[in-house]
Amino acid sequence: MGVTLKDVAERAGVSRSAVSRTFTEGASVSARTRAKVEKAARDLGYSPNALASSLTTGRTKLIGLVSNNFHNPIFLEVFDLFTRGLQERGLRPLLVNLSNETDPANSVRMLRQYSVDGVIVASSTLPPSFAEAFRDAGVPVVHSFGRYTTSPHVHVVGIDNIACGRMAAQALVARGHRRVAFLGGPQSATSTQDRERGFLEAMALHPEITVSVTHASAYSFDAGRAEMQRLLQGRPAEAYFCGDDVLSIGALSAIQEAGLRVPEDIGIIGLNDMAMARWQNIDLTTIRQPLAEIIEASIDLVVATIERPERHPETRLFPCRVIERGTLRQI
Amino acid sequence: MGVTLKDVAERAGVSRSAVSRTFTEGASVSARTRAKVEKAARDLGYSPNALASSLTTGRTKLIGLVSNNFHNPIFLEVFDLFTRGLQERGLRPLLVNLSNETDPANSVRMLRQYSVDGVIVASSTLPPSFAEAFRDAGVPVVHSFGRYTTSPHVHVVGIDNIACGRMAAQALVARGHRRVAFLGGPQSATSTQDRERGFLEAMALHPEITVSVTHASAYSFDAGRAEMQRLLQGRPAEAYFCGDDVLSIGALSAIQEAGLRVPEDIGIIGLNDMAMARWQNIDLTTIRQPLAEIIEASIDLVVATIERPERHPETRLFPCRVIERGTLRQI
DNA sequence: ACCTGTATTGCAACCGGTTGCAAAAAACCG
DNA sequence: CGGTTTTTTGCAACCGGTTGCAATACAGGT
Repeated sequence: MGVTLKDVAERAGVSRSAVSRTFTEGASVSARTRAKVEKAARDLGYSPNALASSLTTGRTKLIGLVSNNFHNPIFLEVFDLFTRGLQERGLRPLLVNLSNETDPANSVRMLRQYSVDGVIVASSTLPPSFAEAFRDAGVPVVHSFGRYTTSPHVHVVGIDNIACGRMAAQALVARGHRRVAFLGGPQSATSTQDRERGFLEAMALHPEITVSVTHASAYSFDAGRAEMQRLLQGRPAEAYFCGDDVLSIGALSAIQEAGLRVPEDIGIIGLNDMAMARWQNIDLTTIRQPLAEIIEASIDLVVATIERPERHPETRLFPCRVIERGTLRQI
Repeated sequence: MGVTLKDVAERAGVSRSAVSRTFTEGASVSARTRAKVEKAARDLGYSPNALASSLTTGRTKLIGLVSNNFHNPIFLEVFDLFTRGLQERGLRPLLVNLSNETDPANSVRMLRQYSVDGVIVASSTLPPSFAEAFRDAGVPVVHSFGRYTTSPHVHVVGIDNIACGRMAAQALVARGHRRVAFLGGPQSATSTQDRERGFLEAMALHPEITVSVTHASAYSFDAGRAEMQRLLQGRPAEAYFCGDDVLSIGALSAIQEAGLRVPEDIGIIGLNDMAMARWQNIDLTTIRQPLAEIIEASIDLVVATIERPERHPETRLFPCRVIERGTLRQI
């Protein structure tokens, strides 16, 4: 089945080293030898075994792409951008699905067995310790959509969730709402913790406004809908900042089912700006997270860390902005 | 950084073979040696290099997962199921994003360089020739969501799109509609070609019913919405079978925006039953594609082919069924 | 204790490449 | 043209494992 270096060398009448060299960037080969080798390789349909060469070069060009968010529609966009971005740089994503797993040990072991050059942890719900386990194992790692800390142990790329919370608060304040609320994702998610904190911080400047906070059990449609249904049993707020878009859409659904109007009776602002938020029959006002930039930066950072592993941990946060659509009344 | 076999052997005071054997299933090692080796390995934090061993065993446990559907929400579910299913069997998905690429040559070369044990092409829009390119290169391959042919050159797992077309037709007929239509995806997609064929075939038995056919430019919300807007300029049909769910939701949006009621003025039936179809504010009547079974079977089949490469190409089709929701009037 | 059959072990070659080094070839130069 | 410098080449060792084979250890039977 497999055509090897040796086969090509024999056919071209040169040494194995010569063949190896024609296929390695910047090695010393004469034009004549190269031509002979290339012809032989073409005839035989040879292409070098990346895994075998990784053994000596120490580089596999494999990047572990680890996530536990296989249910949030935004992650389809995330995977699309990551896979394309990695491919453009000649890197290959080895996908790891971490649903209902929180112990990093298995993933670390597995990805080390495959000698990945680096790892990208793409998750807004995993704790920082997860990515740190990779760093501790000596694997270059970037936590995308992770939490910013002042003394990071690991590269983080994402958004300033606290600032987003503030931004949402300001959007509601600017519209003159007097009773507002945060409908968060699971309390264990760092993203929800930070968004809540920013929201409350900004609201603290407006003591005349009533603020309340509740949490859905997951970043999911069903959880958002269930939580909003619960809220509608009592006296709901005038406007809600929801933990993310999919939660927002669940809440939206509950509100419409209850026969209330959006944004007249209840306003909603989400966070992410996933594809469905743009759908005209959803038309969700939301805070856009600049996915493409975050992912671009994550890849840059993991590549840079592979090249200089001693590199100091760094945090890169990207600014978000409100996308005005139909679920929050206009100013 | 890396602890190797040799390090463990030295520490345990045994040969390298002994270490290798304790880590290979079914090899001959005495309990005493095994204990010594395991202790040494634990002390050193050793875990075997999967790539190095693949060199001699010829197995990498890497499976290429190739797709060009990174925009259809159903594929998030698909990736979730594939990655989990593969992981459960100790296989690792190497993800390849084929957006706007139609030439298999690059993917074939790349996946061969990484010596993947097998490939799963997960796409309802790629031509059969794509998967065949892998088979021609001697790589075990399964085409998931592919087209059934009577003399397959490659394993295919999916649904009978022609039967689905008929099923949709019957659903519309049963509801007494007299003017129906198929709003397909891109004409180049084999799935659309087959659904259309089945739909028309079944409708041919009802000459009293008027049938028309149009195509959206992609399986996407925007394309579905645009096409329905165009249709609404003229005299629309009473009910539409849409090429897939995301197209249906686009069409739904256009209908609602035009101030028409669903299902009273226009009925819609989709295909896939993706997560959003269940969302109560969408509530799409659709034909469910049994994703989990399809993916399970795809993995089984690729594994079986890896074990017996000479295995005859096989087609496995799974039955679909109508999921009644709110976009088609009840019988 | 001795013989035989089975289990365990280490040696050495191999998987498909890469690379330091020294020899050979080519290019340069007066 | 001979001497020197620079390029190109092949040899052989190595990357981190696996495996056939022969040697050794052990167990069972009498």
